[in-house]
Amino acid sequence: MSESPLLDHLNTHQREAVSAPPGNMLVLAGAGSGKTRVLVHRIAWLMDQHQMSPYAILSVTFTNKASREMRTRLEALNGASLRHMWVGTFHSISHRLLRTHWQEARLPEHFQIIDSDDQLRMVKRLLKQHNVDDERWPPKQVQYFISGCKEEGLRAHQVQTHGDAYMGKMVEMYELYQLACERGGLVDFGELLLRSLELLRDTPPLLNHYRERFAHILVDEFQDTNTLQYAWLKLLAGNRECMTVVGDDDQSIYGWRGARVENIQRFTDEFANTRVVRLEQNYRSSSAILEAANALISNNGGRMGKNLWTDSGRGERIRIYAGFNDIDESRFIADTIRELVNEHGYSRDDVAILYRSNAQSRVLEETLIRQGMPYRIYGGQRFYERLEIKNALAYLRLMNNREDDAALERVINVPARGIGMRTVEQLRERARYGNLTMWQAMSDAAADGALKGRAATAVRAFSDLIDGLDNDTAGMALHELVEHVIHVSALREHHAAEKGEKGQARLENLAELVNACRAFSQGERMDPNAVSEGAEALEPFLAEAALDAGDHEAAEGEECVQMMTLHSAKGLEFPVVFVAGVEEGLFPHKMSLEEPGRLEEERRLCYVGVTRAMQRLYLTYAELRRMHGKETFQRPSRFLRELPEELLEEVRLRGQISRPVSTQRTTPNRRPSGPRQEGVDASDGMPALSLGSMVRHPLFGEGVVINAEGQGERARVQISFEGEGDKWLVLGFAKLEVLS
DNA sequence: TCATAGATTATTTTT
DNA sequence: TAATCTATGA
Repeated sequence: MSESPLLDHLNTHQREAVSAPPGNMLVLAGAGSGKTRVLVHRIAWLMDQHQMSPYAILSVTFTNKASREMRTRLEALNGASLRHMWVGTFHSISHRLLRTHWQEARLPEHFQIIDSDDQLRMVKRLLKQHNVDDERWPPKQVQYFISGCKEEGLRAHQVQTHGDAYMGKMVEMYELYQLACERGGLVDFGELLLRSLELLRDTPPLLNHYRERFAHILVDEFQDTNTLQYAWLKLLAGNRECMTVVGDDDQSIYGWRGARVENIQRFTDEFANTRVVRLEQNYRSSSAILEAANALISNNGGRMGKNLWTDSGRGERIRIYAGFNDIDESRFIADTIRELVNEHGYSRDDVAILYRSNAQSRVLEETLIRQGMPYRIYGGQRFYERLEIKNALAYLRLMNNREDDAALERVINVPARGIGMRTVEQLRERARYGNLTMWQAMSDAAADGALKGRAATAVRAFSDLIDGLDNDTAGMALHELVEHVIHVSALREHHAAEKGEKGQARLENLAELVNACRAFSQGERMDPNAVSEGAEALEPFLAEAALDAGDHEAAEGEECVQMMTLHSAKGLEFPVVFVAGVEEGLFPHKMSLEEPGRLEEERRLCYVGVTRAMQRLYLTYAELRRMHGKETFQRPSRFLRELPEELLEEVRLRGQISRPVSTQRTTPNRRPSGPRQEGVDASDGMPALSLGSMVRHPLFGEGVVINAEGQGERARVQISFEGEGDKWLVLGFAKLEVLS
């Protein structure tokens, strides 16, 4: 094989991975080791050196973002047309198979994808309908059970109940749920995969076709595959040696969602002649950061083994800051960011604040707002999951497929049109008896006059509305169609009538939906192959809305500090990273402390966090944190102790700040409020405190005020407690009783 | 049918 | 604390 420019600028191991013969290969790619680069170059190599056509390549990722990036980078590298290459998520590829072979898959032609929210609603309805005790079988649990089974590749009849009543009911619900889905032509996320697996498994000609077609299959983030995805890949591969999988067992953080890290090990066992290539050279972080990451992760057992190294310099030490409470922690972060921006030439969007749980973002946000520091939060509610958007989509879904019960239930009385619980219940009853969909039940009821008076009129009006929308929009462009639906269904009015800023935001989102449709018609879509026009575009659009939550909310406006959970930070990198709340019980989270496996996953999460940082890393924690309304003492996380001390530097801000502040200014003698009573909220007014005052704290006991700084609610006092030592407390927070 | 008060509960999240 | 769900009443 001749030398190729494709191998330029790659290191030895990357080169090995890219240019290996097209057999089975596992690339263990450490954080920041150029994983995507290798994947993209590998594909180009296969096309270039092994004459594989784009048509013969299947590239699977987990997120739409990853697959979009893959396609973009491939196009940049290759230039050739990739129109016929299948690059997509497990779900989008399964979806494509099912759409193409809907008959063999025994699906209705216009089946619709439901998301987990729709799924939960369906489960809730079923539980109610069948009088299941939702204390014993909480809807969430049932949903989790169903998804879990599907992820394991199990149909209801395959689940072992062992005669257990609890399990028995679960399986029964699974069966009923599945039936309801079949009736309405609904397919949930798990079903997409399971159904496409069954389709291939049970239709040998199809399987052979795709096996012949896909000469090579590439999988990204292999450590995140679940049992079903693994089986799916294995089926498609057959006995051939045609897989390149890339992953990092140390970055497996989705075990709680069914991902099986073991699949990495299993791959080397079950796929013949697997070549293992390790990418250990890191191009992202300073060596201090890497060493810390390595030390941390070495506390986990059963690893595939990998040690990241870099030839970049030692860099800054990792800074640890112990805030006396969560507010102080956030203030340290904000102050430090300001300093980094003003004095060290960083831009705000070089900086990320990562945290374990979303609840932590609030305090951070408040502080950033107060300090006038722009920020942007990643994650949270996605575009296509917003209430108003889901409502609009439900109308569209119903137009596309009247049997879509999930959609019908959602909008039958939104906006309110006089079809109340009572009427809906009646229709459900009827649907259940006749094994009908709600729509069928509705027309039957209308036909035989089962509904009386107002209810009958309202139901008729609803079904006319949907039929009318369908008729009126024939031939319209997608965005006109959606515009029409939003208008005629009165959704716009409905949301406009909502009070507060909310209504305004919802209207904007609806307008944005119309824009999204316009963009979609013009070819901006995940799957550039399937081009369709006018109302023909509706179904593909609905599919995309269901499969891509649409988190294109980045990259406009001013420079922002980025805030996100550790989970959503995976795959990203930032020159400066703060990890906040590095405390026992929070990180590692207390829910994960029981099982050792979960603790190790927390550690991997920490590893992911640490390895996001390129130049500077700050780990912060608070000694006292307000959680669920009450203050809790926190211990620094065990993960901090697992970092080599020589790489750390503890930041001591307290002394520096308190000294130059005049105690005179904040001595609260001059404040209007009188002596503080026990139980009075500190925000009502300042307690009358001065240096030397005796106070009592509910947890620390009695102490003497020895220092003070700041003003108003944010004023802090340093108190020397008997036995507890000196503490800084925020007057707005601490429940202090003034004794003298 | 809607509104409001009390109860409940509080990881992580793609698709 | 705060958000969300449930139950109850007008």
